[in-house]
Amino acid sequence: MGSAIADVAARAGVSKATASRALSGKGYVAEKTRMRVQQAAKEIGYVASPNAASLVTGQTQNIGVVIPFINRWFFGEILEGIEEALLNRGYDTTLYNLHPGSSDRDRVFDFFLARKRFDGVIAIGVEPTPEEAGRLLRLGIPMVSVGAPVAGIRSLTIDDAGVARLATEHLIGLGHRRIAHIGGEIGGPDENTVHNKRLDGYLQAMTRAGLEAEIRTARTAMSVPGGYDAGIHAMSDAMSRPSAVFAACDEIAIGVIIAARRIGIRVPGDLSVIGIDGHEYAEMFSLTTIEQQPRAQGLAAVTDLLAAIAGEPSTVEVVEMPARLVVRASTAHADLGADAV
Amino acid sequence: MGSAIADVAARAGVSKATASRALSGKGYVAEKTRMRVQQAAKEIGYVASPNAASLVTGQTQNIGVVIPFINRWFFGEILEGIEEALLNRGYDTTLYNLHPGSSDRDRVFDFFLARKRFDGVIAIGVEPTPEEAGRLLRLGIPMVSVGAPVAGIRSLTIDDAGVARLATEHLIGLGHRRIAHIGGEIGGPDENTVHNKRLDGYLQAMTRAGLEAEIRTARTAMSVPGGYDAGIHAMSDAMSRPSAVFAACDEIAIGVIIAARRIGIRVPGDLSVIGIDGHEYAEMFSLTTIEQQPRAQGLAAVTDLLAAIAGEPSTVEVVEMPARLVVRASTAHADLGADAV
DNA sequence: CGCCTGTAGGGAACCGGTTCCATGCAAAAG
DNA sequence: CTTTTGCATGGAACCGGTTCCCTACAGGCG
Repeated sequence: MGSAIADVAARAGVSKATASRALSGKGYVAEKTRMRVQQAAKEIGYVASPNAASLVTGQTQNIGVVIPFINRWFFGEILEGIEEALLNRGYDTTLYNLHPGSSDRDRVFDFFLARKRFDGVIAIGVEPTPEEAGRLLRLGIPMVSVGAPVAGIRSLTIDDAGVARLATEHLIGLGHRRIAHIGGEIGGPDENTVHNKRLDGYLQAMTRAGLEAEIRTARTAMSVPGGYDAGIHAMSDAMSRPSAVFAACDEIAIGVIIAARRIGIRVPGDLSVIGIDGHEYAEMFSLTTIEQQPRAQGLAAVTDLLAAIAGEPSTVEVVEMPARLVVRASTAHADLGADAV
Repeated sequence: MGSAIADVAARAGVSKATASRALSGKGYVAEKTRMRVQQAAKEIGYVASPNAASLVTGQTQNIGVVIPFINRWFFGEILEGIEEALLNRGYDTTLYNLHPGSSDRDRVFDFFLARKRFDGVIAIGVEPTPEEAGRLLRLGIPMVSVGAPVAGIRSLTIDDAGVARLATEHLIGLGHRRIAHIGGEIGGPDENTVHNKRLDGYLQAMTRAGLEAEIRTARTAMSVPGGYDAGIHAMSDAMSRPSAVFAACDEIAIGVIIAARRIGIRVPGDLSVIGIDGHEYAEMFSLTTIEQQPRAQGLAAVTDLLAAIAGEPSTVEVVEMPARLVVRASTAHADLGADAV
């Protein structure tokens, strides 16, 4: 417990300075001396205090991660990717679960993040405000954001509007004309969220094709039960039923499929469904989706952040991550007979 | 950025000692002086260094959390519960995602946890060995385990064997005689895992009722796709098809239900399914299950750990958390005609 | 009026490492 | 044989707070 490096030094018969050099591997130390010090350290069960080291080096080997949800597939996957990458590089991952609209937001940014505990910060799906970002950057703490691009800080993103357009166009290309969009709850129409961008992409595609938009909201947010409820609701009236659904994320899409099966509506016979994400259940539900790689995004965020910490100037501010259409059996050509108005 | 407490003190015209007392609120400081110091701190944007404080107080306000999965409902839920409880109490949550059988295990316990960075450690579903636990306890780092009880450290658990027995008996009570158990992959038969305990409970119930056990393993582990695959497999042969399934967790149960629907087997008409956990999707799938409260378990783990950190001696080593049977529509009386051998 | 007590505040040691600088010494270079 | 160079090590300052101990003063009490 109370074993400090001075104890190790005393036991090995050297000075603190030499003991430190021997254990850290920096500077000149004779091979014999190094062995002796390491032996002494092992004997008394010496464990270094990272706090003491941080104090003088200014490096904490600790990264703060801010994330709105842990228990949603996409976010959980990113988080696993980040943690794994950081652990491999000898960094700790300190977690802040900041629900959207949480009153803790100020507290987390002011009190928890703006201390000298972190070498850097990764914000996922949080879209920091300029003030929040500025506060950290002024303290010399680099930050990387994953999600909608934020001005002034390095952002990893997918082209959400483009991807939503692509998904909608896939349905249009299959001959669908009544295409509903089911998304999660929206804060405000002007907010810079992934959510609004996907809605925009849908609207663009519909407008271009001269089709009328039909927007539904899953009140219970971007989850499978949320999609289920919205799906039941959207399909309850046989007259006004769409022939296809573009879901803002795969959880909603899966919820819609489950709802459809429950009601006895065949997918894709009566209803085509497409989502976004590439959820782990997508294959099981034969879900057509736009697949992105959250794990890889987490890894990329770590790589970029550590580069920034190392002082490498970043060239591009917004990095676009890959996403691709994966066609499975939840989408099919519109049955023109059933689709007639 | 380099604003230390000495700068604050200078600006307020007091000593470091007084500045420290004014900011921390400990010791005697005149009200006027306190205001002046706080004002000075605000003006130069002073942020305290927790590392420096930790160095002298020995407290880090940081808890290490070891968890095998992030992206499984039960674990994600516990983690959210822990993070929330810790944040409310001013603690940081540092995360280690230690996959079962990972080669990082030693590295995490030796290098990452056994430093002076943590006031305490929570291990979830990891079942630390006596050596791993001893190493930390010897360093004076309290530990709480959630999952199968571990000798020597405070453990939060549910009666896994009892709960499995209860679930199996529920099916037996409905008249089922061919009851299959679908669980995840097992490391070794003697390992002290939640998994093995649930298997034991099933076997006890079956033996007592004089029924023959039928054990299936979801090779792809305790996940919905794993349950789906195992379900497809278990139901493919109409002759050998069980009339009920006891799944080791709700993810598997849900996978089995999805598989059944796919094949055209009615639940609960042709097949009764029961799980364990109380998954967020359980209601959507009308799943009968034994519900536990992972969020509350996370909170309890935090409460207990902080009590141990505060030096309160713990009376009970193993704490049993509540779990209760919730009957929904995935289980029904056995159709005796179809069940006849 | 002297003494005790409670409140304010300063000086300095200390937590446990890292690192700058100086010193010593042996081998290589001149 | 002297001078330079390179390796090895020790002493001490330092990172940024907290806390112990000591002094000082004002008011209450005997």
